[in-house]
Amino acid sequence: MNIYQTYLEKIHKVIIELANNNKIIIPESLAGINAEIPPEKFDSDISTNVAMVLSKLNKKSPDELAKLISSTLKDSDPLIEDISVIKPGFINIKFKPVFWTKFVEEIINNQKEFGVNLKEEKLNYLVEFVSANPTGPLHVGHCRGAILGDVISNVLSFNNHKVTKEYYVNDYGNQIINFTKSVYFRIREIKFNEPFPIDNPDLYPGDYLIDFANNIISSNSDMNFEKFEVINEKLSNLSIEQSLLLIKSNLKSLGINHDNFVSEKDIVLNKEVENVIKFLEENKFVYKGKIKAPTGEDNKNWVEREQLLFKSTDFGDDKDRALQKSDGTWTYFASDVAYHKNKVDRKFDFLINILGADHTGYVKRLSSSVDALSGTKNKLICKISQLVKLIKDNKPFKMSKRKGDYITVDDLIEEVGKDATRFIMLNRSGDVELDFDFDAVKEKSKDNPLYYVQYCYARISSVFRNIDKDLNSNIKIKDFDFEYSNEEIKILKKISEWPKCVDLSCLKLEPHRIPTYLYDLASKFHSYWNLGKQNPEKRFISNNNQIHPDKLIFLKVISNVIKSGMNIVGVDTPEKM
RNA sequence: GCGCUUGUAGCUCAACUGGAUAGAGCGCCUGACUUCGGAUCAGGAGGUUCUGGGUUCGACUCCUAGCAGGCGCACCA
Repeated sequence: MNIYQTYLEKIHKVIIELANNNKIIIPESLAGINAEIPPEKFDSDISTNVAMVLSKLNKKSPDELAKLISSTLKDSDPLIEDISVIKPGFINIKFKPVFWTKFVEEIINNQKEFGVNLKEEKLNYLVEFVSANPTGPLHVGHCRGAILGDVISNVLSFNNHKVTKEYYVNDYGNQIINFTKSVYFRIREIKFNEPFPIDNPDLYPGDYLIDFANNIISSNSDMNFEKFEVINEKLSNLSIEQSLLLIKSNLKSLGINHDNFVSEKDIVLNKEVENVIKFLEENKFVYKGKIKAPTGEDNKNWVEREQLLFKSTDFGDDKDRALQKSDGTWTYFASDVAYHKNKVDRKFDFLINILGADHTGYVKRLSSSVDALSGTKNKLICKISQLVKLIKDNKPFKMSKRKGDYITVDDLIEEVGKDATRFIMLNRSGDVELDFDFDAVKEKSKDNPLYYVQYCYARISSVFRNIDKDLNSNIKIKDFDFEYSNEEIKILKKISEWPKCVDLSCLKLEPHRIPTYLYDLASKFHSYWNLGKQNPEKRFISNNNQIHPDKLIFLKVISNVIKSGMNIVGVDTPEKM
């Protein structure tokens, strides 16, 4: 039940009718016309710009058109109390209180669907996120993208789309060789007392490798660790397995669950890279050429080589990109193209990639490749998750990857908890750097938006508890003449925005709108709740422990929306705090 | 040098794919409640939306030229 959509349709109907009667002229597309939430100061429920949009075409003032349209609209709808026309030409609609009673009735009868856009075409999305190298645990840097991807997936599936969540495992290439060697040296350290070559910059120094080594030793007692060349491949698999176990447990503690883990190694071994190159050659998307050194940089060591290049410039990239190294092996990009061919072949409507800020330069070549592979534009949407600045004791907190002393997801969750991490990481638009202040996140007060919203839910629960009712029990409307007060309608208006919030979050893939919305709703609720402190009549429960059923339903509606929203964000809504 | 991205109150950020007098929180200054449940609420001060042009009924939003920060720029994945 999206009242803005409903009224937009009514407005369309009215102007089409007026046009049929030759009262006005309307354009072919009605796209610019909207039905929106008016600013609070106007004491109005829905506003539309229709008169201003039509003004030019009709060569009439917006005012004149607005009067015509609004009087027609009002005549057709008994729930409208008043329509006013305001300055530049906005039409503001104000409903009778009974509108809101009906509104509440409608959404309580279709609880599960409220917020879901049932009219929208159901699409099939693939969301790829995290995809961190399987060389160690997830750290804070991975966290934001992980949560962003997860919540984008949640909101899309809430809005009735089909979503597959995927993790691409880069279990192939040089990094994996170095990683395997690192594990090998840790094993030798344990078994043969040889010191780990800590000064070798190619190796992974982190202590977690000691655990990996111990696990591998104890579960492979028949293995001989004397010669690396002999066990290389097996050890590589075992090490990756260790990493993935750890990564999956990290994801689990963040509340994240991928549907697929796709292995780069499998893609390579299945000859998908060769196949995709063949495909690109057949379609003339590749050629042998040279890449020029970037200008303005110190490029003394730059060597121009002829190599196989993908014509990404045909698709808007600023350079063509290398598919083959000089030694004849494929580049990382080549296998990534193969992976994306694999995605394209699985027939999704949209592919979404959540990338870290350090991959911004990678976006164009990826989307170029997907354009080429699918023959469709804008099939791949890349969302960048910007850096997180960690702050502790009012000071920035630096991690050093080289030393291996970075804050892991486990550290983070242990210190601040899953819910606070998710809520705060999401509280800002993904393309803005985020300050993650440990002290503020741990704070249990209104300074912490998570608790502020949860407290709202807990307060509602307490009302139900106090009258011995269950939040999940079925409540029926009894009094259809009941009218909500202005303060309550204020909250109901916010409730009516929920479907709009969901739609926008999906459309723009911006889930930060949800915490923002929930905070706002909670704020209005707290404000209302406090009225009861001074004025006992404004309390939900009367002196003789009674509550009007419509007020109970009112509370139920609010708690439902908070619950839905918090579910999408992936955090709990405790009934007691 | 090129590409992407960000620039909004002292600070951290919103602003519904172009709408109305640009909104919250923190901090600061007043006040309410001493709890239906301890995390709550009301009010005040605070703005040239980085700058200059343009597009139009209307611009934080779009275009353009700059300025400033961030990220990236071989065959590392």
